[in-house]
Amino acid sequence: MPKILLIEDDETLAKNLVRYLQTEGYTVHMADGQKKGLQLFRTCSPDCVLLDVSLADGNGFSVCSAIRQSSDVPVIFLTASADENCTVAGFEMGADDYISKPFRPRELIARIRNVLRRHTSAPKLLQCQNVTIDPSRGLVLKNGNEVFLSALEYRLLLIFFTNMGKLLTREQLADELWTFSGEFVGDNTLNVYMKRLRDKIEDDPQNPTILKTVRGMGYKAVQS
Amino acid sequence: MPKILLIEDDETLAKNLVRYLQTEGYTVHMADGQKKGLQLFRTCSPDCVLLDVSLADGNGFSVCSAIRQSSDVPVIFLTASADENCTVAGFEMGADDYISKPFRPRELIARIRNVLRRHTSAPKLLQCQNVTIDPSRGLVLKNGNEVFLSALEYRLLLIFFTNMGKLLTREQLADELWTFSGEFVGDNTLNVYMKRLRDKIEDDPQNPTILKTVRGMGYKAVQS
DNA sequence: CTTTTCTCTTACAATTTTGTAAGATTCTGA
DNA sequence: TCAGAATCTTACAAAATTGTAAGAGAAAAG
Repeated sequence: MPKILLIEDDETLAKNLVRYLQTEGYTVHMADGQKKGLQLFRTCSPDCVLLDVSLADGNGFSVCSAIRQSSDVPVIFLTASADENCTVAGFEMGADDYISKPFRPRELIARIRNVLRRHTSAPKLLQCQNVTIDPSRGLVLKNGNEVFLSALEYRLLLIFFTNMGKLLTREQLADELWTFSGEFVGDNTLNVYMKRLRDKIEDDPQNPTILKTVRGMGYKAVQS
Repeated sequence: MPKILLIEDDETLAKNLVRYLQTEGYTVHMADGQKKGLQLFRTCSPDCVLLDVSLADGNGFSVCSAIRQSSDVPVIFLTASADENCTVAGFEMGADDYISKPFRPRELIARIRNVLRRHTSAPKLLQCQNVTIDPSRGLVLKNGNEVFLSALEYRLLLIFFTNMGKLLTREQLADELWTFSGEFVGDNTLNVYMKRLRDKIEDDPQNPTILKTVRGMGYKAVQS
C-alpha cells in the first residue's frame, strides 16, 4: 500500500482525488497548504507527493525544493495552467512528472504508478539462469544458496552480469580487473579465472551455459 | 552530446523537431516508420527515443515493446490525441513519458532532460568521508585510490555504508556476515575484522572517524 | 589428415585471508 | 582508586587465493 501525500488547496478537487486514490488502494494524507504539507511530509514519509503548483500560502516550487533537501521521493506537480514555463521550472526543481488540470483520474494513476515503478527500483539483483548477484550485499547465490567467490572472481562475474549478452574481449576483461591496480598479469591468467568461476557457478563446468566462450574474441554471459 | 532517435511520419513536424533538438545540442537520428525506426535503433543506439504513437505502418506501441525487448532506453511518446487511454497504454508498455501534440519545444526539451537525468542515474556510489564503495564494480576507493579488501571485509564495509549512521549490533553484523553460510565464529572474530577494516580505510586507525564504536552496543558508520 | 592456433586444465609455490587465542588497553561504575 | 567488563591489538597456524607454467584438448585452416 503506497502512501501518497496530496498538497492541494482546492477543497473540492482534493476530496475527489482522495476518494479516487483510496479506491485504487493508496493510503492518502492530505494538506491544504505549504506549511502543513511540509510538516505532514516529515511525519508520514510518503512514497509519492502530489503537489499543487499554486497554493494559497506560496507556490509549490518552494515546497518541492524543500522536500528535495532531504529526500528524493517522487514529486508530481498538479497545475491549473498549461503554461509551459511551469513545466520547465517544475522539472528543474527536481519534479518527476507534471500533470495539467483538468486531468482524468486514470491518467493520474498511470503517472503515479510510473514514477513509483521507477523509484521503487527494487534493490537490484543481477540474475542469469540460476545464478544471482546481490550487489547490495556483495553475495552470489546459486539456486538460492551462497557461493563463495574470491574478490577477483566476484568482480569478474559482476562484469559479465552488468554486460549481459555483450561480448567482452579478453583485453577488456583484463583491463577492468587489473589496470586499476596497475598490475600486469600473464596472458593465460584470465583463462584460469574463467575456469575457476565456471567451476563455482556452472552446473556442468565443461559445458558452460552461462559464461560462453567466443573463440578468437572473448567471452559473454548469456541469459539462456 | 546525447543521441536522440526520432520516429515520426509527419514530415513537417519531424523536420522542425530535428532542427530544434540540434540547436539544443542533441544529435538526432530520424526514421519515418516502424521498420526503419527499429533498424536505426539497433544501429545508432540512442540515449532517448521520441516515438509517435500513430505511424503509417503500425502504431508506436509495438515499436516500444520491441525496443523494450533488448533495452531500457528512455522512450517518450508523442501523440496527436489527448486520449487518456493512449497515455495509460503507453506507460504500461514501459514508456517513460508522454507528451501531446501540439506541444511547445521547450516542454519537450524539459521532458527529455528529465528522463535522461533519471536514466543516466549515475552508477550509485556509496560514500563516507574520503572512502567510496562502487558496488557496480565491487571496488573500494580511498581518496580515489583502490583499497584492496578481502571478500569479508568488503561485505562488512558494505553493511555499514548501506546503513549509514545506524547503530549495528555485533549480533546483527555477525548474522549478516556468517549465518548465511551456517558457520559459527568466535566472539572475538568481529573485533578482529573491525580492526583490519579500520587499518585499511581509516586515516588514523587508532582514532577512527568513519567506523565508530558504540560501547556496549556495537558499531556505526558516521558521515562526518 | 595435419598443422596451427586458441582455449582449457592441472599442478605448483608465494601470498593473503580467515578464525582463534592470549594478553593489553580502555571504559564504567562502585 | 579499583575491579570488572568491553574492546583492541598482536601473533599464529590452517585454509584459500593468486598468478604462472606446462601440457592437454578443441576448433579452424591448409
